[in-house]
Amino acid sequence: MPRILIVDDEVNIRAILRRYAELEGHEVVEAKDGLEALNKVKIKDFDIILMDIMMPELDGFSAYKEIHKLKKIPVIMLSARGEEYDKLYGFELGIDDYVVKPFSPKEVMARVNAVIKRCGEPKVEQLDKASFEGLEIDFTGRDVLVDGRKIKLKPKEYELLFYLVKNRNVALTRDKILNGVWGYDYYLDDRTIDAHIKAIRAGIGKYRKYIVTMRGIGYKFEV
Amino acid sequence: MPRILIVDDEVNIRAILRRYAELEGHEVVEAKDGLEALNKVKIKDFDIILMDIMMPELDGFSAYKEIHKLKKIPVIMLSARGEEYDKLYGFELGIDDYVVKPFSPKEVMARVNAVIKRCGEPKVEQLDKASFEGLEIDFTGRDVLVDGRKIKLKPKEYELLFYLVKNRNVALTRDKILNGVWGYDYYLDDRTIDAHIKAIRAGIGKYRKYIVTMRGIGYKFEV
DNA sequence: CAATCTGTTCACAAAACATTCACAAATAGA
DNA sequence: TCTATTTGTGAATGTTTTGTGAACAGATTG
Repeated sequence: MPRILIVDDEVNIRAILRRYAELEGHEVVEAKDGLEALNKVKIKDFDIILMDIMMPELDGFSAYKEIHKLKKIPVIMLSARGEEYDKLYGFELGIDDYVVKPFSPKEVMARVNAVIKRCGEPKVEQLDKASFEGLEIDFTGRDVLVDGRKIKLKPKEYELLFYLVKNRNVALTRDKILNGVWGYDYYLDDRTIDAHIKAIRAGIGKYRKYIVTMRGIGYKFEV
Repeated sequence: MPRILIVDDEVNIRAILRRYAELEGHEVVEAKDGLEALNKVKIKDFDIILMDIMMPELDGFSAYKEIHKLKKIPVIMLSARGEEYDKLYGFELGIDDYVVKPFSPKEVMARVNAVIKRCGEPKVEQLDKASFEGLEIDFTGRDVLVDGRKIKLKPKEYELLFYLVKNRNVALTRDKILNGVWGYDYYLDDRTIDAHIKAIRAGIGKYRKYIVTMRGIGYKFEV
């Protein structure tokens, strides 16, 4: 039976998640903040942690770092939309998934199950940097260099580019891109993604060749 | 075409949702309360139900319980603000998603589509790659390599080839191919499939030998 | 509080595509 | 071999998808 640690300061959220998790047959332990989570991790093993970002005592990011020093447990982050959002991409590259509030519990559980199932499979990408010929991407520094020259991209463009690069060689549907970059319950015009792609392509100049259009699907960063 | 049952006592709400759902290409049936919904479910199958909570005759929760005794149809609940979220979760443990009024029809439809998609993915094969001599097929990257050289196929051609490969060594009728690649009850000229097969054969060159014509039946990818 | 910067949308242009058709070629059965 | 039936093929057509610039509103900054 998979053991799951639910970390959130709101008791209602914890209760909701607990109910759904138990319906799936998971064993649930709750913690009301990062500190409590850390202590529970010390004394017990979990298969997965479901953790909010905004919490008193020890926020989700810090808790995540501390926990990962101890044990390599997969983590799904819960975040309110907008809140610290880009940190997810800019700073924390080790989390397994994240869900934007308000979330659908079924969706959360689907992700939990997916993460548990693919335990052992290679993770997303934990590197700080990636480079392709003269195109260098610094995830932590949030820079993109073209032939050694730093270019200026808007926040959403960075995030989109980072997402594509982290998923290089994967044909990404616009839906996946939307989920990955904007959050699962975000809905916008397909043309919006295209517009950002256009800006990125303009920015990276000749290296635009790496961003290929997958007609009828979406895009792919292909090395 | 997905069939959707819209249940709300307000005729205006139903009309709005109907309009959007039909724009998405869904087939819509309306019910003005839970009782009517229950009756409609008895005589017809739906892919998803969109249901208000507060209704005369039979409220959303009770209707949900009754309906789920009959058929396991995904349900998205509509709730007025004030009817607390956790009430939703506290009482009902099976719903797939919920939307708080006043809602944006666009958001509702996005959630409807997400739920339909989630429920319709029993995933046959999870393979990422397959290769036959010098013919390599990368499902995630959506590439086909012939002797290490990437070839360009059009979207439908990829899909058709992927379908054949996933069902390798199975003689597929044109009907099955139609269902598998184009979707349920799609009708088109048999020559269309042949035309795509032709393009694939041209693309994979000497490995065309794997795609064998089953006269009077359809095609087979034979290893 | 104004000026700027961003994200999003829209309408249209451009490109890529799917489908059909008419006919040729192949096949199998009599 | 001859014929009926099925499949292969190339060109023509109409549809769908993507690229793009301008316009807008909301957020952010000074």
